[in-house]
Amino acid sequence: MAARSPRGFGQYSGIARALERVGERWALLVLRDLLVGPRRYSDLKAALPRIPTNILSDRLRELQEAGLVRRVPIVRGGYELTPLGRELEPVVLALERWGWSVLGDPGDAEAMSHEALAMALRSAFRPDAAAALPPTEYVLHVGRASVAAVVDGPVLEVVPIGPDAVPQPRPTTPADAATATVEFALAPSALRDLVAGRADAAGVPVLAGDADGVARFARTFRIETVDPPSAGAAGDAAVA
Amino acid sequence: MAARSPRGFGQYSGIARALERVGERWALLVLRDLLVGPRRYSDLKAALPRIPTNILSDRLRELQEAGLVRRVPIVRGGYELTPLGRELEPVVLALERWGWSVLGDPGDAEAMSHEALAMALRSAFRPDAAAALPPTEYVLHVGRASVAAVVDGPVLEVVPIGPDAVPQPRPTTPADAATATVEFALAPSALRDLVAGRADAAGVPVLAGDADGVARFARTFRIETVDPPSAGAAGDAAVA
DNA sequence: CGGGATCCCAAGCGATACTG
DNA sequence: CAGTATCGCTTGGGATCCCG
Repeated sequence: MAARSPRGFGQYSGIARALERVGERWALLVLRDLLVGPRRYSDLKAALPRIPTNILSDRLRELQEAGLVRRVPIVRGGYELTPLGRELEPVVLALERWGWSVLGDPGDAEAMSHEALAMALRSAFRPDAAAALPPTEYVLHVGRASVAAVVDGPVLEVVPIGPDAVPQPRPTTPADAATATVEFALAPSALRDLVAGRADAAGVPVLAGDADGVARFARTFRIETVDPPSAGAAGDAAVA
Repeated sequence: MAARSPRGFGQYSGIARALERVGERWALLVLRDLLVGPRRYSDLKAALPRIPTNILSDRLRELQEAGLVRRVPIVRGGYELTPLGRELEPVVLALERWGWSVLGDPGDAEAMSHEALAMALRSAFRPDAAAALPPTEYVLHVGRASVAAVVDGPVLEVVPIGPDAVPQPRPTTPADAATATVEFALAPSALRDLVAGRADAAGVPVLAGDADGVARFARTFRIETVDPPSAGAAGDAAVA
């Protein structure tokens, strides 16, 4: 169908087909947000402040035509992933993990949305490490975004909290009795250093719960990063 | 650096950063080809017939500035991945796997390059299944592309063969004595059906080697696909 | 001859204004 | 609130041309 179209890549290949569906600008960011849960048009726009409204509209239509997204019947302006769309989670997680190697520091007008934070935690989650630790609910505040990450054995559930965020079924086990809770706040770059293993858990102010819950967090959520070449070789490496 | 640039996404997020580096059109296809091995400019252009030469040139420069690609010192026009670039393999494999759910049939002018075939096999490889099978060298001919896939326990090595393909170190173990060889040819869509588990290994003509080597191949290389929704709901789903 | 750079046109993107 | 319409600008596509 989209085989020989002018915008196709003219190649019979899985990646080429995938990029024909989700390779356009903003598409994977919209899909990432929908991976966190169903969202309304205005939610998506709020989570992606710089997306032009016509582009959001175009992408949602294209993703529906491609069978990755469908409308939520009852909610006006509501969208959710189809099973095919949900299968993109490994792609999004892989991109998220790789991106941490080139994250740098937040720019002036750059913020972290609830959804970005939620998917970052999902991509950093280490089931093996978590299985050896007691069940814990981590409540994180990063910039203006807050999420609750409930870890029970090798299972993680992340729920955005706060005034925004579409109503969503609360985590399956509201409080497993034995579930400890730790709450703390970090700057975005501090979260990066903690998850990348470049900073220690000490120095993170704990708002509530066990003080070494942050160390447990750092063992549970970890992304292995690679240092980019330090602009030594060829190329001028845009220093600005 | 590329934080608040006009083309950035204005979000502090791993995926956003990743897409700022490799989200432009053609970039991930170039990277896929370089994941197979070092390539010269003309190799890349031959493997991606529809890429305009200026775009290939632009992408290679951008990828160098981003530290994902560097020039091969000796070879004129040679390019290879940096360690950071090689870390994109999980992304490419995840996209490749997902793409098989929407592969469809090859369009009129669509071909499969050596590199596309090689990465398809890498993405479909099942180390667990392979470990239980005897070491085997599969020689595949799909369309005009040919590769040798050497499987030894849970380890796979894929090497493009034929008149093209940059000289590359031959697979580590040229012939492990006990390594069986199977050679067969398929149409692109037949490979898709075989790897997706929609076709049986019977009916594939074996050119050389054990006749049920194809069945072994089908157990070793497998991609789980999801059926796209059948254009029943909303959207017109481009039928052409 | 292989490895790119330049040109022009079409299509996609971004910002804003506007409508059901 | 959930989009559509419009317009100027940026990118990509295709052919050609230049350089070592």
